[in-house]
Amino acid sequence: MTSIAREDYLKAMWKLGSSNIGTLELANHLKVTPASTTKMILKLSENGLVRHKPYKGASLTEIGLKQALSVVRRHRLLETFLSKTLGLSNESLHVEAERLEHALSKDLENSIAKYLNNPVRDPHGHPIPGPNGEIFNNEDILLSECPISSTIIIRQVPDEDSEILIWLKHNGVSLGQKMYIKSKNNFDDSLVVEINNSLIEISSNMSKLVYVTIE
Amino acid sequence: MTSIAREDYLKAMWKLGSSNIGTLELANHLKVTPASTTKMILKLSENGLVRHKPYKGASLTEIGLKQALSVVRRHRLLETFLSKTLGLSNESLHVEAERLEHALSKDLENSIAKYLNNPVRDPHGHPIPGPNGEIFNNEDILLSECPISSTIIIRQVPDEDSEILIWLKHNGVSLGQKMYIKSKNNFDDSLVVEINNSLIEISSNMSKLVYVTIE
DNA sequence: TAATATTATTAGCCGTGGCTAAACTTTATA
DNA sequence: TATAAAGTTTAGCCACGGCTAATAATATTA
Ligand SMILES: [Mn+2]
Ligand SMILES: [Mn+2]
Ligand SMILES: [Mn+2]
Ligand SMILES: [Mn+2]
Repeated sequence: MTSIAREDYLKAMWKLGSSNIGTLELANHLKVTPASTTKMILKLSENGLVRHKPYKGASLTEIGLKQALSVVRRHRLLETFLSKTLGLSNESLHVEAERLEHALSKDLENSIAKYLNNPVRDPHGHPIPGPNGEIFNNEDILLSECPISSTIIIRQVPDEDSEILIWLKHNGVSLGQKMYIKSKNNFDDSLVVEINNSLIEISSNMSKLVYVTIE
Repeated sequence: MTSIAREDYLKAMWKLGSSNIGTLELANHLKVTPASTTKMILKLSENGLVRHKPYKGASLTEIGLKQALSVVRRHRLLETFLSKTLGLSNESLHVEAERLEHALSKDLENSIAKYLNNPVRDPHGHPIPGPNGEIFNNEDILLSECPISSTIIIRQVPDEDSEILIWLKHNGVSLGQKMYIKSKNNFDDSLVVEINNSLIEISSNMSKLVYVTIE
């Protein structure tokens, strides 16, 4: 019934948002052809995990959403576990969790959660869904949405692209770090921020991947 | 090229011994039909991992053996890791490792090995093959082969059957435990052994699953 | 040694999850 | 608004790893 491929599709759909997910969009995310994606969407649709309006888009049903969140929970618990025990770098966690997430039994998931004291954030600051899909209510907002002249604290960094993660780390953008937003360049929406008395420029794309809270 | 199924076949063949492995034997071990097994043997044979004489049996090639040992290494490292970190019971380790073993990258394998200080035994006492398949030279012998009136120390217990493991634990047969072999019943080769001043009977089958050293 | 039982292989089927190429919708553009 | 472009689906192929049923080889035993 469930399989690695299906779990990856459900998780990808969850990441891409709640409704009208395009076939191409999903296909690109999973590095698979649109034809394969349509086929899988139909399969998941038959199984009640996905709603599909031909040529219009797809979205997760309640059941599908729950399964997706279960995969996300396993992924983020694993990242947290590997980080804590082995001290793996933030950049290498994601790729490992991406495979292990499909091999975790409910029992082992529970053991790990208990061992970690039921964490609500993973090493990238991402919320870890609870055993029934509950996500704690965080107030994090996108860095790109912050007003100029605000002092902010970094809360979430992306986990998928290790190059981005390395760049962020190298420039002092890590969880808990305070920053001051100096200005925004209107031509490309890039930000100039001050970290530890040094100025760095954060591109618009980058600022849409980082979540913060305003101090 | 590699896959979960293939890794499980190679590992099973390694477990079943070095030569002339029967199709039925392998099929039973993997809970699969003989027809499926023949098919896979042919596939692995084409790929140079297995030698096959039709109707006579199969065995691992050098390359196949190396890959099998790599799976065994991952399996046993995982058992050790989960035991150490999460404190999982010896009975529950195997089934978890059975799935996770296929999702472990070389990097993660190395990290875990380092974290554990390159252990040479897993929680069941089984030798952990090195990164190139080397198995340390242990002197463990089967309990069933021990002479009467010898004092022995338990070195390895089986990992696949949690019921057996629970029985052994319940009767005080655990790693490092000293026992004295009192007698052997000739009619069924069962042993009577003394552990901590109490006598227990160990069946012939059971005594072929436990490795010991003579003190 | 001939019949029988056991073991192994082959043939052919199925579901899964990829792919390409072609057809079809929808959206954008001239 | 007709045409082109972009996005989506369908059709049909493939490898994988299961399965059953039929056949073939080997081992046992009468
Ligand atoms: Mn995955
Ligand atoms: Mn993460
Ligand atoms: Mn396995
Ligand atoms: Mn073991």
